[in-house]
Order: sequence, then structure tokens, then C-alpha cells
Amino acid sequence: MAITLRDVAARAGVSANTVSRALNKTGYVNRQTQLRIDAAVAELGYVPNAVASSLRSKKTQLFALLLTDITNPFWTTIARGVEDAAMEAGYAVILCNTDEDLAKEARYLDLLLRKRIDGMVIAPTVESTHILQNLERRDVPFVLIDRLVNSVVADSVRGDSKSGAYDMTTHLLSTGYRRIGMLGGPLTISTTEERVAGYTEALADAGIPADSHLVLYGHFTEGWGYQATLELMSRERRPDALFAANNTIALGVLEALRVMGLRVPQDVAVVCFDDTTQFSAGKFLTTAMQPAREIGRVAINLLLDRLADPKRDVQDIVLPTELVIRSSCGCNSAFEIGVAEVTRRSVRPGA
Amino acid sequence: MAITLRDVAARAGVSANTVSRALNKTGYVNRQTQLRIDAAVAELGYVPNAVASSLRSKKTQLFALLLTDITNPFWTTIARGVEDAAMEAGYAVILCNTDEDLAKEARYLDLLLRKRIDGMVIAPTVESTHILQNLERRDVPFVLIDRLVNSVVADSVRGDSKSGAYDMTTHLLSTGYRRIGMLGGPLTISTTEERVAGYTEALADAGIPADSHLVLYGHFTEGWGYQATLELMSRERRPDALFAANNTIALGVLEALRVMGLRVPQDVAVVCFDDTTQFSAGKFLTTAMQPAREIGRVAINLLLDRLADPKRDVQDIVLPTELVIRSSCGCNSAFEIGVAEVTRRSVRPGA
DNA sequence: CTAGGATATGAGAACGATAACATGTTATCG
DNA sequence: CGATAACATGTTATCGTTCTCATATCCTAG
Repeated sequence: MAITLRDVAARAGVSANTVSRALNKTGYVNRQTQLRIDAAVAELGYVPNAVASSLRSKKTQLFALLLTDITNPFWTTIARGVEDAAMEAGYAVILCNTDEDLAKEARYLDLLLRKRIDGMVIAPTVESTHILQNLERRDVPFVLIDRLVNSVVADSVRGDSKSGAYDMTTHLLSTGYRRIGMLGGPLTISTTEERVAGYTEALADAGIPADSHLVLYGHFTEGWGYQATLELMSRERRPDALFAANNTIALGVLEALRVMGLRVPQDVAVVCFDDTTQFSAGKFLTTAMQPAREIGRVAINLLLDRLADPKRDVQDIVLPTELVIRSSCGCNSAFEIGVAEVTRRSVRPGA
Repeated sequence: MAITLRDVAARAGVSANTVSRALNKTGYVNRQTQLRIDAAVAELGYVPNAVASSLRSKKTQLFALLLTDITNPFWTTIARGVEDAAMEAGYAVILCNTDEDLAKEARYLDLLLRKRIDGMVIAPTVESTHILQNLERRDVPFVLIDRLVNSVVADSVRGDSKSGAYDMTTHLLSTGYRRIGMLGGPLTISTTEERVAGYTEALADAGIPADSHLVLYGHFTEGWGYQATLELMSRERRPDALFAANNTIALGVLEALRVMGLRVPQDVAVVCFDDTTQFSAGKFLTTAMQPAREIGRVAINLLLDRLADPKRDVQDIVLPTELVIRSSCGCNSAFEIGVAEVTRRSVRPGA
């Protein structure tokens, strides 16, 4: 049915092997022969069969991107970066949303292993260890994004959570807030740990006694953000500012405050990690923005490097965050100069 | 290196063919034999090679999703629906962002044809005709989402743009607005046409003389929304409400109004098509929300149906939109009942 | 002038599965 | 009881490339 390389070979009057060499620019091909082959390809409308090629060469030119939910704009943007960089290198990307569901993860892993993907970019959850071990055993290279995993040594890219949290906290302090509530994510995820560390360090550097009651750990969900806010705000001496460890939590925070009838930032300031992209109509939330697209791009580059040299040293790349100051922090510096937002590059503290 | 089906066959003491039948549940296999094979698979840690399978069976279990930019939450959500439904059916999805760039489209098309994808879900742009013809010629089934294309007859899923626009316009009228500016997308895209039609019909039904000066056509971009707003709002009798044909345009509208020092909704109401997901922190914009996730799911189902029966009649599925009333339209009905938003299912007008 | 490298091409096997076909055994039924 | 269907399995060809190896020509240096 479809035109094969042999058809092209016949038409150009050469062997299949020569056509293969001509198309892949591997090995010698006479100038004239090349032209005849190119002509034959065009005339026949030949499209190489990558499936056959993959079977023989054992390379599929396929990557997978495994994350919990692409609906979160942070991950969307990462996906975009991954896709761009992969495409440039001639790879296609299979998108996988696991929803932190073990069964789904397992199904995907099986699917991807069958498809013999060349590599994977993964945002690991607590449960991912099993997947990562499996990948290691089967020699499928992978890159961790956003988070590290204790037991696994692998290439990784992530935003500088600690610095971002440090800067954000410092910004709140310099605006005048003193009782800053921290709504951390799950303690089991490395980014949570670092964000709380940055927050704590900033308080310490400012000479503010850290009040452990102001830090709650939970989940990266709107629901938990909601609950945690109700709890924090009903304390006897309630916080004057709330720092959500990610954008999803922040949504719950805002909703809870709205229900409680508290205004932002007049009654309480709200800031968070991870941007909500340009689609946060109204440009309201002040955030510690991670360079998501760049994280995605770098992840693919690490993967490509790894494929080129399986023995190279493992790299852990940490990219700087940026403070995007909008109105929810109540510092007004954006409004003073007549724009909706102001950005400030993060500089690593101390270390 | 890797374990093959033949290794499993050897271990189970049967032929390769029997193993194939056992694993794919195709053809008869004795209960005992099946168990021996399952055991061998487990012991050896055998993972079938889908590449080899695809080569022989001519099915790759791969779909592609081609859209302009997944960064737009509307498309993100569609992608999510596509991915979910595909996964359930055992297909993986390759994500492709074209950015309306012809060169990129061409590169992707080539890549996907080589990979012998089983089908494609595509949000066509004006330039896509060439791609669609190519797919048709090569017998790759595809489903159009969100938009139709004149010259192409194919399965399609989309939101009910006309009804959505009709309802939204009616809502604005009933709130008291009389000069509603319409910021359409490109005239070349079917959804623009329908949205303007719904808007026009609503005005007519309300007995409001349509003022053609209040309708502008342009692009689905923030920049154009900005420019168009400046233009509309500097008219002698300026609009009291603005209807953006999609979410991206709306962002430009909001920014322009902010720069002009106009308040929303006090000075001018703003509504738009397509939601900005839950991440529109503050839940501000009133929108005609399309069931994006459902659109994605249905697209995959159409594709599967088409694969099952290539000769079946072409289907064009139109899903209802929903009015999400928040604060930007100034009707306050959400606030009266103490919630951030109120939703109202669209009912098709007349037709 | 000749050995060895660069250039150019081809024959045939191999990648790992499934399709097509063949064959034998066991039930089932009129 | 013989025919036919259901069950069970095996052999061989094939999918469309690329890989390995073989061969031949043409230079160029020593």
C-alpha cells in the first residue's frame, strides 16, 4: 500500500541500503545518486516509516512527560518548554497526567515502557520511587523536575525554592507585616521543605522570633488551602499576611478569606509560590515565579546530554525565581509607578 | 539484551505465536498454557515491544493533538480531556504546539506521518487546509475541535458559540447595558463568525438597533484586544460594555481599561468567551464557558468511532456553553447570594 | 607502481512482533 | 458413527527499516 524505501530504491535504480544512507546522511553517497534519490522521494511522496526504523535502530525519538495535572498553569508552562525543546531536537513528547493516582501511574509506566520511549521527564510524587527504580532497571534515562527524591540520584532541574521563599518573606517583612502565616505543601515533597526553610531563614535574619504555630503542612490543593486558612485566621493573634507554598493553595486561601469577609490586602496580605500565568485576569496575586518554561527546556537538554553520554556526572540545576509584585501583598510599589506588576530577580541568600 | 516474546515462549515451552495469542487474548489458549505463560512473563519481567507490534500490525496506538498554544487554559483543559480519554482507550497522545507558525506545522506534520500516528485531533487555523488535505490523502483520520474549516468535511466537536454569545449578550442587555462593544476574533475563523452572529441576534431580539461600528474584527491576541479597546473606548459615544470573543482578547481589554483609568464594571462591563480556569485568581471575569474537557473527550471518542468504522457518517457535535457570572459584568447576582460565581446553562435560541 | 585510505554501493541478516495458513485434538450433533 | 465445529498450537512469511559485512573504484603518498 504505502510507499516504502524499496520503492524509492527501485525508482532511483539503487539498493535500499543506499537510499537509507542518502536519507539519513550516514555514509557516502555520490552527488548524482543523492539527487536521483531525492527526486524519487519527491515523485513518490515517500514518507519514511519511523516504526520500522525504531525497531531496527532501537531509538524511538519519543520522550514522555509525566506530571500530576497539566491543568495547573505552572505545569502547563513546563510542558510547553519541554515540548519546544524536544521538538527542536526532533523528538515527540507523550503527555501523561497521573493525578497522583498510583493505578494511573502504573498504567502509564507500562504503556511507556512498551513504547520504548528514549527518555522521560518526571515530576515525582512521594509514590514515584517505584517508577523511578523501574526506569533505572530498564535503563530508561529520566530527569526530575521541580522536586528531588531522597533515594534517587538523577539529573534534575528546579526553581530556587529557598531563595524565592526567602525573598518573598523579606518583601513582606519590609512592607511591614510581622505575623506571616505559612501554608506549606506536603512535608514529603522537597520543595515544601525548601520553601519553609527560606521563610524561616528570612524571619531569623530579620530578627523576628519564628512562631511555629504559624506554619502548617498539608497538600498542594485548593481544599487544603481553604481549611488551613480558616484555621490560621481563627487563631487568637491572627496573621497579617499569608504565604501559600503554591498557586493552588493560594486559590483556597483567597476563597476562604472571601467567605470570612476579609479583604486582601487591606485585612491580610496574600502571596504565593508559582505563578498563575498571564491568565490570572486582573493580575492580582504577588508571587514567587519560577521560570517554568526554562525548567522544561533545561530538562530536555539534560535528557539529550544524558543520551549523548550515559556516563556523564549527574547534574542538579537550580534556576533563579523572580518576585512578581502585584497588589495582593499590599506594598503598592507596582501602583506607584503605574503598572500592574513589578518583577524582581531573586538573588541567592548566603549560600 | 532485552527479553523478547521468544524468550517467554522458550521458558513456557510453547511457540512464540501462542505467547502472542495469550498476551493479546486473541485466539484460543489452554488455561494451563496461559498460566505457564503468565508465569514466564512475570519471572522474566517481559515487557512487550510495541514498536515491533506496530510494525507488523500497522497500528501505533498513538494519537496527536495539534493546537496553537497549550498555554491558553482553554486549550490546556481540552488537552486534559483528550489525554484522559485516549489513555482510557490505551492510546498515548503526542502534544504539538504550532504557534500558528507554518514552518512548525510542516515539521510536525512530517514527524507525525513518519511516526504513523493512528489519528489526530486538531484545532485548525486558516493555514491548516494543507495539513488536513495531507492527512486525508494519507488516510490518517482526524477530528476538528473548536472550529470548522470550509473546504473540509470531517468529524468535529465544538462549543455552541452562537448560543453562548446570544446568552451573554442577553445577560448584558438585561443588566441594563445598551452599547455593547464586540471584539471579535479573526473573521476567517468560524467561531468568530458564530459569536458575532449570536451577539447580533440577541441585539435584534431585544429590539436594539445594531451599530456596526461597535463590532471590530482582529486576532485572538492580548495585543489586539488592547488596541481594539483603545479604539472602541475613544469613540464619541463609547460602549458601556465590552464583549471579548475569547479569553486572550479579554486580557488585553482589561489592561487597556486599566491604563485608561476606567474601572470594571463601574465604568464599563467586560465579559468574554472561554474561561480562564480556576486559576483566574479572584474569580473576576464573567465568561461564556465552553466544556473544554468534554470537548477533548468527545474528540477522542469520535476518533475511536472513526477507526472502528471508517465509512460511518461524519459527525459534528456541538456542546452547550455555560454562562459563568462573576463580577466583571456588574450584575451583582453572584454577590447577592454570597458566592463568587453563578453558572447558568445555555439553551439554544430559536434554531 | 602499489599499499592503503577515502569514496561508493550492494547483498543479506536482523530487529521483535503478528498474520496467514496448516494441522491435530476434542466436543457436539444429527 | 461420521461430519462439523470449537479448541489448541505450531511453522513460516512478513512488516520496513538499518546493520554488518563484502566488494569495487579511485586517489594519493611513499
